[in-house]
Amino acid sequence: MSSRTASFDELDRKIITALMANARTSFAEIGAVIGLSATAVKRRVDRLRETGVITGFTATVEPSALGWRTEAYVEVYCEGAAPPRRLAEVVRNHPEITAAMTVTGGADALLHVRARDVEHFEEVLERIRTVPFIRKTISVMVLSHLIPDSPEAGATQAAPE
Amino acid sequence: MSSRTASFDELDRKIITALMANARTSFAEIGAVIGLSATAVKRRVDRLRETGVITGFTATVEPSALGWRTEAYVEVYCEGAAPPRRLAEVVRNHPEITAAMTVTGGADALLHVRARDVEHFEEVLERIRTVPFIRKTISVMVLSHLIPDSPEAGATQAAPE
DNA sequence: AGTGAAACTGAGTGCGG
DNA sequence: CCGCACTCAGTTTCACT
Repeated sequence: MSSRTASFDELDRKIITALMANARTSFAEIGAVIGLSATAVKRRVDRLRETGVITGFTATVEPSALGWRTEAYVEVYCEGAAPPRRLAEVVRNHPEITAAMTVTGGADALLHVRARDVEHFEEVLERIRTVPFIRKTISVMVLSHLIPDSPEAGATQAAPE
Repeated sequence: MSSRTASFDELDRKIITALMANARTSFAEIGAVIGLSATAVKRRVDRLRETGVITGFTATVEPSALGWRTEAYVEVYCEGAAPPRRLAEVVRNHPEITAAMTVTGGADALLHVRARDVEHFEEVLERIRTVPFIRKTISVMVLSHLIPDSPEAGATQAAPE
């Protein structure tokens, strides 16, 4: 669970790349590619999960197919000192907020919001604006994606450079 | 592959929710929860993949554990009419750009960038700025995440509302 | 579309190098 | 840390309802 030393070699990196491409690749198949037995691959994957490098396995879904057709980023401006903990509370109460972070620049926080349509998005925005310490919001609607959309939490490749 | 009719019922939605929570949940286990046999669940999953609702299965990875410790959003301003196709080309040539989209507001595009550190990020930024038709960029650095980080491409729950 | 059984493939574990 | 061999669980296909 805890990511302590977290030292991993070239082999681990290749395993991660394989699992990011397809989380259902069998250990034997990965092993065949990188030159290791299925057992060895399994043990390394277990270790990567224990050390917190791999946090889970999820299905990637086309949001529009599920009825989420509107996407936007919302810059949030707070009154005085913005307490990240209270913001986190607010954010958790709105399922349409799929990501939230504190940022540099004029705004205190940046939210990623998914909604059914523009009407639904407006409703979410109104809900956010009722929060006492939120002073102002600026919305940027997403028009189209220029790349197929890689996972927010993971990098395109297993290692920088 | 093609997402045509893509009509799915309550059962499909529950299957999607289960697989988003854990892509390795067995068909039998999902079936036990929603009241279906493993065979029936498998066929529905196969159909959901064919119709493009489920686009894949991936391992979620802690970017910082892989050496990606710097994250930012970059607003891109272009000269005259910004051609999305040419922007898409540019974006594909930089592995540090993990998401790119056209947006409303002053900027023409918004990029999500991951880099090793601030030095690396600066280098990426300089590379982006050499593109002829890119006039200006505004960077917003991510300081901390307020929620564990849900996948960019998928919604928190399987259906709006 | 759903079920249940058969055949097969991959996961998980103990032991030895 | 790795590989081998074994067991068992999960996947996949098929015949049938």
